[in-house]
Amino acid sequence: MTTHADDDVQPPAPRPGRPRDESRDDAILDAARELIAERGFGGMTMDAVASRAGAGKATVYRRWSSKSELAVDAITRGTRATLRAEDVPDTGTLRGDLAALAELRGRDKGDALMPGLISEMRTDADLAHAFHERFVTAKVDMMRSLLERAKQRGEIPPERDVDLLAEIGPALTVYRKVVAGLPVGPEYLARITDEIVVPLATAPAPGATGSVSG
Amino acid sequence: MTTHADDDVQPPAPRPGRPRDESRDDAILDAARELIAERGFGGMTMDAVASRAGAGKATVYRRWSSKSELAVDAITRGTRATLRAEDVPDTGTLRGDLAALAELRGRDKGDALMPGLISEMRTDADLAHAFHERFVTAKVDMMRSLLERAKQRGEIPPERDVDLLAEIGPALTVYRKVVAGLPVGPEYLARITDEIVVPLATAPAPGATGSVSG
DNA sequence: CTATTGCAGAACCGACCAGTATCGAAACTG
DNA sequence: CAGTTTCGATACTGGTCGGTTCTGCAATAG
Repeated sequence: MTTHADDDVQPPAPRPGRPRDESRDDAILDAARELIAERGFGGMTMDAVASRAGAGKATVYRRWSSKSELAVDAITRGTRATLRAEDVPDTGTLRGDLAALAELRGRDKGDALMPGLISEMRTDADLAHAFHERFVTAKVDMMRSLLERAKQRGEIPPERDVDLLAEIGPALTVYRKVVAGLPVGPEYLARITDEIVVPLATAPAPGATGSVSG
Repeated sequence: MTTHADDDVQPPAPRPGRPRDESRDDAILDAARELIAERGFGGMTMDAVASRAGAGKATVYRRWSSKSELAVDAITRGTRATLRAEDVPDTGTLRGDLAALAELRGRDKGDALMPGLISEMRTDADLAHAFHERFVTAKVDMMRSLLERAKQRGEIPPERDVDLLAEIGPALTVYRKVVAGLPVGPEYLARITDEIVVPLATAPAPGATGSVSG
């Protein structure tokens, strides 16, 4: 939990003593993210975080009271953690929007955090929540937004349910990267778009043409 | 070389001393699987395995020389580790075959091992290989076999590439179970079949009928 | 100046774990 | 019977890690 009582800026420092060097926060969070990506949650030892950040352990524990809280913050406050649907330019077609999203996602290194965190979700509820927010909700909601945008345009039949469609992209890319351990390149993303998502989303409504059910 | 003609069953025991109780193997492997599913690879301590199996640690280490080897065997020799395409009855339709597969998969508890192993693949090559074999190759190959079967039937256009299609089912179910932490019920599997795989696989070839793309 | 707070580094503690050794008993061979 | 191997159980070793505390120095307030 974070006390967001005073989210506004503290001008200089109304207290005596040496003021906190706020730049240490980013150094520590970056080190934590790097270590989670490289060695997983277990390999992110507090000593390693402090060492890589060029900080002392006391400095780390003065700002985060436990390893778990640091990890949660490292996930939540990730550099490109919050990519919103408004950040994806409206290209006029679903296919174009998905290509634009792929372009933006290509620069995102956040997915590398996933493998090291999945096993810890079992026992750490806060971590599980942060993980779910960043790696499930954010991804699926993004896809759903683009699909809804296409529905507004008329590319997608209005009665079509896009919830399941919105899961396909995240599921395929995460499965390939995290589970299969294979790279996800632009060609793969293009195939997901052109061979799966766009055809399914924009297919004419069943019942209009012929009998499909079984 | 010695006589390697007796690779077959050793009738009783040609050696002196107390014979090994082969039933301990299964008890130990079961305990290892349970612990990986419940607490992950890190929580599968050798003490816990021995204790749950009702065995001594010496018994465990007499059969597996390290924790890693035990884990690899626990994955590989899983109860329902090897479900083959021939085990899925040929129902005459792709949709029926996928329903039959869903029925068989419903009794499989092996997927619960995945979360606890993903992070260890980074550092343990043998474990990574066993994991990939069981949770990627086996699943995707199964799907590809059923799709090829449907292609033989004529349900799927012969020129259609089924490789990407074969990844959709495994990716969606694993993403939902392992990453999103949501249950995968029969309805969800049916939706994957009816709304995604079957429509994509059996759609008429583009260019055959008329203009479909936009 | 003194008091206070933050800093990096390092020592320390208690818990946990992989792997080894040992023990007394059991099950087998000869 | 003796000898050998397995059994479950327990203790031990060496290492690692989360978390705490201490040291000596730097930066700020009054």
